[in-house]
Amino acid sequence: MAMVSRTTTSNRPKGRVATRQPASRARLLAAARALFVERGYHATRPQDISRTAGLGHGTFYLHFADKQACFMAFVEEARAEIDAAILGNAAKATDLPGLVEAILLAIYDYAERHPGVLVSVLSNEAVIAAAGSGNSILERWGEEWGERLKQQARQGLVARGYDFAVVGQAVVGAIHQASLASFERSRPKAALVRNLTRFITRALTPED
Amino acid sequence: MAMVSRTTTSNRPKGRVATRQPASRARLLAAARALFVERGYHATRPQDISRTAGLGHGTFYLHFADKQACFMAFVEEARAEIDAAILGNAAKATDLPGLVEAILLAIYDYAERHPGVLVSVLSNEAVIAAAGSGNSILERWGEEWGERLKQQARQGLVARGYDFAVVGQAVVGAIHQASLASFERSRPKAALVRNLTRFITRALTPED
Amino acid sequence: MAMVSRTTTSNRPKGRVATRQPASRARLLAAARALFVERGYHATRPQDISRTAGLGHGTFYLHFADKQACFMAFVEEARAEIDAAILGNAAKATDLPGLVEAILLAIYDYAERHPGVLVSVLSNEAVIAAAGSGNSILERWGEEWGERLKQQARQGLVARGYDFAVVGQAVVGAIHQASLASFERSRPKAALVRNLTRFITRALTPED
Amino acid sequence: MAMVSRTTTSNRPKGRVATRQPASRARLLAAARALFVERGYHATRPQDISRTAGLGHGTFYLHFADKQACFMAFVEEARAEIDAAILGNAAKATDLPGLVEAILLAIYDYAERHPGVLVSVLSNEAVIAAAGSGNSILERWGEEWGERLKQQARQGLVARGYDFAVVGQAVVGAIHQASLASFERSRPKAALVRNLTRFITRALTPED
DNA sequence: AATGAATGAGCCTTCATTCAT
DNA sequence: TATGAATGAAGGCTCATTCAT
Repeated sequence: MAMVSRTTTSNRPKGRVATRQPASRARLLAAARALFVERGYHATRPQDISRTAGLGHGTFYLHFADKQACFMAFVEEARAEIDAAILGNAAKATDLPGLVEAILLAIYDYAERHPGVLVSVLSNEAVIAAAGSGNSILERWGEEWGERLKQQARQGLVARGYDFAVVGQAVVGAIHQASLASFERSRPKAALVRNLTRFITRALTPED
Repeated sequence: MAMVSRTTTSNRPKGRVATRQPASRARLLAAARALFVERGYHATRPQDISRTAGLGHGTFYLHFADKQACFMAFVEEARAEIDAAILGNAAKATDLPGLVEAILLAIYDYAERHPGVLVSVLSNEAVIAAAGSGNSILERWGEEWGERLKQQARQGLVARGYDFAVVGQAVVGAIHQASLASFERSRPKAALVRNLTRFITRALTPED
Repeated sequence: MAMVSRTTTSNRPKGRVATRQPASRARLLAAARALFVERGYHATRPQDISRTAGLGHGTFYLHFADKQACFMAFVEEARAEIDAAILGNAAKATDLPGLVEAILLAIYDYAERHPGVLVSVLSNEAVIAAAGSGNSILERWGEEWGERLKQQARQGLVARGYDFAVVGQAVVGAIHQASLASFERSRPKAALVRNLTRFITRALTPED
Repeated sequence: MAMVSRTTTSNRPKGRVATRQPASRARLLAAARALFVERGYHATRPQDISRTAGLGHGTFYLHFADKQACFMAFVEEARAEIDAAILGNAAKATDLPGLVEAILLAIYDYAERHPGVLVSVLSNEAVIAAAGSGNSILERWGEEWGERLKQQARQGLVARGYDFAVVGQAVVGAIHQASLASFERSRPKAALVRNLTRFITRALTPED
């Protein structure tokens, strides 16, 4: 008892000595996320982030090398969340149409639960990675799709004869642009999912 | 007298009254194009454009409302060139694979003859049109593809049952991202064309 | 008459078209001089200089690459003034003691007519030229003294056998530090001149 | 026992209760010295000093009022070392040339054994003592030389009739600037010593 | 129509110092 | 005595745009 109360209240041998830091970083990242989503990369100043987080201007640079590094951290965070969401949904699928649909639904579900995040990440990333760095999130997803499809082709679930490095990117590009246009025009999600699923499935289903 | 008439008539398109306004605008636009392609939107200052064009700093604002308007003019110019190139090639095609391939070749041919222009237009556009303006070149192309496909579906050349507003965007997105990734990695163009043509054709070919 | 009035008032074919610039530069330099003397290099911000000159913040960078370049311009201006003053006085001298005294008086006269300038130049220069650049004003003066003495040695007015590259620096160093200490302690100028003249003269007078 | 008593009594002024405060101060000072010499005053942050000393950032302010006080402590330490070196060498000299040479050699010897220290002290001091504080090391040395020469004048070893407050500063100034210029240009030390010795000796030797 | 000097809001970042632990 | 996260004033500089000529 004595030990417990000591440990949890006053002393905290190590648990808190260096502990305000992680909290600060988390608060900064949360503030950054909110502002990047709301205003975009360029319109968000490190100062705004700090103030929103309730911290001093200089504290920002204790946790991020610069504004760009902070944005990258936000991007990475979002990417991890989305990947997790996709993985969760994709596991349940058994056939190709099921897989495509599961992934689309996972993405749109995430986009609804985190409004603006996906758009912010994808559109501001272009601002930063001066054209042609080849490391965008979209391209990484394209590669992942490529890998996934290559494996499914081996199992006969996807047509052979494709260069999946190309096709993976094509699938992600198709999803990206069709979704963006659809959301911007507030079109119903169901039609989007149905058409995209059919489009991708037909392109990839093995002949016969 | 002789001097005056010489000065006012000779090598200027419409040279009517006094000075050479159209020439100035054209020179500014050419300079802007070169600089936007070479350095990107943000790294190009109106001042740089004027000086490159051999004109005074203030002259820029005589011809463009602001920097953004100048960039849009460049985008529009490029778009018109590309559309013309595509239209020329697409006319020759008779079946769907032929059409897709013709269009792809037209685009890549343009990209080779005007290095950097396409990438500059597409990547810098994102910087400007703060997420969600819905007017990007890519989306316009998506709409055009939608129209085209809808017509071909009526003729039985393309599968029915699609919402072509969605599918048009998907096609353009697929082309865009696959091409970008391919070029960044310096992959052979032939494989890109082949895979993309097959991907799109299979997705769109009518059943049976 | 008509021509004269035209030229002096309205048109000014060329005299004024590009003319507000030199005036601005001069005003900035004057303001910089006043502030560098009054507050020192570090305590003077480019902004302060511009405001003191009655100009906008950005105008400063139209005329100077950066703060340091502005300070260098001030240093150079002062150096030219002092060199001119010294040359004027030194010409009258006939023998070595006369020369030394003439130079000392020229320097102290300048220092009185331009209070603080000399001290500011010499002390702030150290701040800028990170130790060991070897281009300080004092060293340039040392070199000039070296040249002067070498010539006088050839004429038999100064002792031979010296390496005047060393001795020139020694003379300037002696003058500099003795003068600085003297002024800081508000000691009478006469004693300073008398002792310094005697010191230098004895060191340099040819034997016999 | 021996160790304990040594630790608690010997080399710490007041070492009483528990921990190693003096050790901390000494480590900070050593770190400061290394960094001031290597990077200069402005480029060295209290934080760097603390970390280099293996101590926490805040500890710095337990031992020094501020950054400037720390630099002064470094200056004082170096001054004491140099004074000791000079005193040791100067004692052996019997005549004026011998004395001057002995002192010069002591200084250059120190400069070689402690590379950068002298230059760092002298050049950074100027940065700190905003023009005209009248307390620089050089001026203190000038005063000491003044005293020394005054005494020697009483003994007939140095010319009378000088105001040694002025001449002391002149001697130090001559040495300082000639040496600095010489080192910067990597000139041979021998010529420097010879010329400086001759210069000062001739200026100060009694007539006849 | 053309000029280019002038503008000043705004940007990102640094660093000496404090203070709760 | 020791710590190091936090602070925020201050810094130098850029650039899209205006306007007197």
